[in-house]
Amino acid sequence: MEKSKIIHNVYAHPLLTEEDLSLISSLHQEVYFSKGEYYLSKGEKPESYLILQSGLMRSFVYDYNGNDVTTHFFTKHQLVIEVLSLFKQMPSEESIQAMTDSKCWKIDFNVFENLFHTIPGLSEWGRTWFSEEMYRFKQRSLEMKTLSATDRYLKLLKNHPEVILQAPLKHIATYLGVTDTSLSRIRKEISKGDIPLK
Amino acid sequence: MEKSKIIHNVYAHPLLTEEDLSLISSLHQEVYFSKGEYYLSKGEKPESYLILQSGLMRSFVYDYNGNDVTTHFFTKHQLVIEVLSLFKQMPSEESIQAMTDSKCWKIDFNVFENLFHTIPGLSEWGRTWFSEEMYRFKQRSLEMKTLSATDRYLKLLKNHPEVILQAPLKHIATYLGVTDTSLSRIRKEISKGDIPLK
DNA sequence: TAAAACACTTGACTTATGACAAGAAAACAC
DNA sequence: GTGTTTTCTTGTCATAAGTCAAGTGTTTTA
Repeated sequence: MEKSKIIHNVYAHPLLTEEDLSLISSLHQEVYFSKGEYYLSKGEKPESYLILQSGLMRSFVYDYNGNDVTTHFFTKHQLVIEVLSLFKQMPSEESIQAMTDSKCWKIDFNVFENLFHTIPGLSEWGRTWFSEEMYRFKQRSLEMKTLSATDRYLKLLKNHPEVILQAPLKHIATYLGVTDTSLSRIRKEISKGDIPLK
Repeated sequence: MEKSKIIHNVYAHPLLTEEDLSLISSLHQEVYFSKGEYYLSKGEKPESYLILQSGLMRSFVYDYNGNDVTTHFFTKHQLVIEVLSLFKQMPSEESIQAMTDSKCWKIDFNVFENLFHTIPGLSEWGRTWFSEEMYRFKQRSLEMKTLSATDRYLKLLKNHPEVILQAPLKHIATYLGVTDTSLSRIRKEISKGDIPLK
């Protein structure tokens, strides 16, 4: 899939014209991250965001014991972004790292902001995206409360099997809020067929 | 504290002038909620938001067992708002209820949106507020993972003692992600002095 | 290709938390 | 002001999940 298709896909919005999209597209630059490589490290101020074309990335923080806790998996065609530090221009608490070799399109945030103020459709798109992002956040934090670890795992498996297949168990475990030992046992239970897949 | 002081306080932003604030202020109307009364019920589309002058309110959802789970406590001078359903104009998953008799200032969202597009400072304020809201969300969902139930309780006690004092234990418990039984025991441990208050 | 690092599983044990139920105290409603 | 409901605590017991440690297989890397 070539660049303009990806960009059109990600920025799809009724108010954005073909010309808008071409312009937006032209401002994205190809970047590659190899497995383990960091896009953003804790303490840095991000100056851009990415669109992930292929591969898998994750964001994580360190908890009070110094353990890293995965906060999000970025999958194909998602924005790879740390919203808070980018918008507030403050050092990031989160780090972002490639889990597999990844190909991305990068856009400078200043450049984006200029466009944002000149293309009305883009600010609409941005507002929508941000409110969707908030929605995903609220949903996820609710799930952490209302679903069991097994159900959270099954949900991730159903919605993002690529994460289960490509990410190491320990990162999936912290993402789901359990230890790797527990997750290993959950998998065992599921594979025994005791757990209905709904 | 009279109306304009509250409004000035809540909408404080370098780009908002005295005249802007007077105009904004004039569009807020006094409303009262008595203890237990709903501002928003699950399934409704909100058409406004509130500024809480005095009292305590909470938002909550029902989990898969039908238990209500408190998602947020609204305290003095906070916006009482369900962002997603208000912005996306869809039925709310959350309900919002007064925990004590409360005095609020209400503004119609359409009215706000008109202002939003005509007063540049207000859209800046809105963007900032929303990103702060996101920040609070991320912080909270992180805490749910990285802090123990006891630490989460102590943090709430430190930052919002008024919630601990005014909300019934069962709602505090679901907010913290534990049962009321557990929270009661956590309190007991703390009162024994075994837990350092940091 | 050998050594090291990592990924995953499993066992034994401990601990935290939940479910259920009973009872005291406080708040509320008529 | 009394009866009812709600709130909170506490006990017992069951269960889920964490910790620690060992062992196996698989990548990675020099």
